[in-house]
Amino acid sequence: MKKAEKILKDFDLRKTNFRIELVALFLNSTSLTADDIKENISATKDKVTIYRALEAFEKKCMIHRVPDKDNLIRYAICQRNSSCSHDHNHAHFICNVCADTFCIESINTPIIKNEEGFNIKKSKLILEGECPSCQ
Amino acid sequence: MKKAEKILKDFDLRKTNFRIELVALFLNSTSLTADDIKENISATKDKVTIYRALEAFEKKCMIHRVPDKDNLIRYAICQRNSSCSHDHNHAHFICNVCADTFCIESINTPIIKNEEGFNIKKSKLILEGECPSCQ
DNA sequence: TTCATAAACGCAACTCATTTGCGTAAAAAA
DNA sequence: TTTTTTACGCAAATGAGTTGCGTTTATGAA
Repeated sequence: MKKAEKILKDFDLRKTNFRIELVALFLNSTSLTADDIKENISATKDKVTIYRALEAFEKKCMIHRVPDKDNLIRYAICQRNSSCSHDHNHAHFICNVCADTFCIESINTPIIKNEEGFNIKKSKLILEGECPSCQ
Repeated sequence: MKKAEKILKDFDLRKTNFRIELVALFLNSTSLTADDIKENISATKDKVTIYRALEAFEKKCMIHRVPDKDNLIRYAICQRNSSCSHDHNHAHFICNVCADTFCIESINTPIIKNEEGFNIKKSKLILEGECPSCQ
C-alpha cells in the first residue's frame, strides 16, 4: 500500500481514486487552494468534490488551514501525526512572489499574556517575504 | 470645522456628506466592515459607494486593513498620523464573541530574522479570544 | 462473494462579498 | 462662474464557496 493510501486509512477516510491522488498531491506540496487542486488533479474536475474532500480531511485533522495571500481557503498537510489533539502553534510564511504558504515548524507562535483586559486564548504569527525558490 | 472634516482635509480627500459621516463612524469604532458601515450610516445605502470610499481612504492611508474573523474586508482608522510611510507593526486582536477586531498598539509584531532560506520582510501577529466587553 | 449501507461523486443552481461599467451629480480648482 | 476632477448610485457581473439531490462506489457484515 502506498503512502497516500496508508494516510487515508490512518485517518479513517475512504480510499477513492481522487482522494488518493489528492493526498499524494498534498505530500508533494507546501500548501494548496481548491484551484491549485483543480489544476493538478486528473481524477475529478468538479469543485464541489474538491471542497468536500478538503472539508472531510480537515475534520479528521489530516490537513490544516493556513493563511493565504488572497484570503482564499488554503490547506497544508499536517506533518506531525496526528489526531485532532495536536496543536498547530507554528508560524506560517506567505511568499509575495509565488503566493504559496509555508509552515515554519521551527518558529512557534508567541505566548502573549492577557493584556489591557483582553482574554487572549490563541495567537497566530504570519510572516511575509520571498521564499527560497523565489529570491 | 469638525474633527472628521479636518481628517478628510489632512488626507487630501473630498468632503462629501457621506465621507464626513463615515470618518466620524471610524473615529467611534474599533473596526468596520462594509456591512457594519451600511448598518450605521444614513448618507448612503449603496454598497459600491461604501467600497469605493474605503478604497480611497486606504489609498491615502487614512485607514488600514485589519484581519477579520470571517475573512471579510475590515478596516480601522490609523491612530498615529499619518501619510503612508508610518508602519503598522502592532498586533491585532479578534474577539470570537462579537467578531470585532482591535488594534493592540502596546504589542508589536515580532522581528524575525531570516530563517531556513526565507527572506522575511514583514510579520503579522493576530491574537484571538474575548475582548473586554464580551467576557 | 454478495448484500446492505453509509459515504463520495457529479451536476445544477444558489449565495454573498466584492468589483466593474457608466451616466449623472457635486466638489474643488481655475 | 466655468472647467475639471472626483464621487455617487444604479444595474449587472464576477468568483469563491455552498447546498440539494439523485447516482455511484467503498466498505464491512452476512
